Amino acid sequence: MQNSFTEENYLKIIHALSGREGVEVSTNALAESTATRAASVTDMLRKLAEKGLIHYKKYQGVRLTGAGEKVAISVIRKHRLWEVFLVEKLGFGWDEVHEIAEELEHIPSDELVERLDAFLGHPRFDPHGDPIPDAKGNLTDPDYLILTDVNVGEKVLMMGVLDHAPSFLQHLDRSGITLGSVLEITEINEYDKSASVRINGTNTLFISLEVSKNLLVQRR
Amino acid sequence: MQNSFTEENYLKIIHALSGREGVEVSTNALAESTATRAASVTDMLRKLAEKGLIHYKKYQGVRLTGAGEKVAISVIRKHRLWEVFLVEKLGFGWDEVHEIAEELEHIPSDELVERLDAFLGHPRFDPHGDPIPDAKGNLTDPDYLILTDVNVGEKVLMMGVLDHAPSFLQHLDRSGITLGSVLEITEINEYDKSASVRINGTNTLFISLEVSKNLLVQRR
DNA sequence: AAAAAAATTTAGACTAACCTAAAAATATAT
DNA sequence: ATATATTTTTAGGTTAGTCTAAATTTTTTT
Repeated sequence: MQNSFTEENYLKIIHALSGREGVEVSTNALAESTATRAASVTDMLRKLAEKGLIHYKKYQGVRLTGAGEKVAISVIRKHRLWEVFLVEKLGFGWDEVHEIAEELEHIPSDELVERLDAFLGHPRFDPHGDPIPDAKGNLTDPDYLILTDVNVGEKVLMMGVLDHAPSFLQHLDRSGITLGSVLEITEINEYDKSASVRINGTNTLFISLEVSKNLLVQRR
Repeated sequence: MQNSFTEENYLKIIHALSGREGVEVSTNALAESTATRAASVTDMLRKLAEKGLIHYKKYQGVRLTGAGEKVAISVIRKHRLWEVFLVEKLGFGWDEVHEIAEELEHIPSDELVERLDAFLGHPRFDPHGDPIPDAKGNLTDPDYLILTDVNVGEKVLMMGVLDHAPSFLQHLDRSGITLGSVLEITEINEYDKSASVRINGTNTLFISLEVSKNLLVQRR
């Protein structure tokens, strides 16, 4: 049978929280992320376990099964493809698309997803630099660095963000940092780890540790 | 406050069933169209009346209020714009888009609808020839004829369909009848009212009364 | 105009997804 | 290792939208 909007959201969030290594996710963490109470999460976990979508033992946390991961990745694929559509075709800003994609990601129809993918030219990354799983559900995480791991003097390419909050993305817009920008760390302040960064070899600006922590980059 | 998916569907269906003159819609008709039971409809009508979206007096049938009509037309606008998107941009057939648009029509965000409209070039009609309400909610029904009202010898333009069933649309595809085709009635069979129709001045085919009844056309 | 039929509403129940409060299990601190 | 704190689960309840069966109202027929 079909999975509900809510079930899909739980699976997506479990996927996000269990990270690359597939660690167990706690009930409280899920309550936080779903904006519900722990008791509600417990109810849903029993249900998802019965459907064979998660591994769940009382008090032991939760992990996706193969079937659950398949659903989660399909939702992520749809979310990211719709984000590309909203930005590339409809002209939304990268800070405006998350909420709308949260709705669109639950529209069923494999045909729709595959045609959308083709219409968009089979994009590999969404507007925030997150990789788009392919139709078979292969999601290969590019191994980006966080800007805090880059040394003074190094030049890196801006490839993505960890924080997707509109306020953060708007801050990057105002700073002139976009996907593909070349960033060169010219100085790191010992005291607060803030940095001076030259962007595309031209203007230099200060960025706080808070910002550095949320920028994904790649050595060239 | 917001209207639910289900509430929007009731309003859309009341709109469709009450026709141009805004006649009262019966509980049973709504039960039929929503694929629920009359008792469920009654519950929903009480709720919609409380929200000021319908005029409802027990046993008297139901009519949209101004507010209700606004919601219904907004849903119709979204449905038809998404259908244009699916056909024009994603290459779906006109027989394949109804179900998907039934889902997409409930995605909220005025910004999304207006950008989609612009992206599509402000289309006036959907792939079935139905008029698309404008952003202000103006829905002007073009006064099309039904093919049964056309006489032998007349040439008309095929402008739309009344039946949206995939099987009917596929039948038209196989017959080579598309929006914009020029139809000339060359003969009407007295016995069963079936007709011979020349399409675009070339090939002629027989169409049954059942088909004629569902073709919307315009004199030129 | 009374009886019969049809349509509609009410009454009472169910499921999904949520809640609060209390109980139980696990983890942490002394 | 016991006491305390935290996390998680259970118990019991709520709302939206649905259901069936019974009661009521309206319509149709005789």
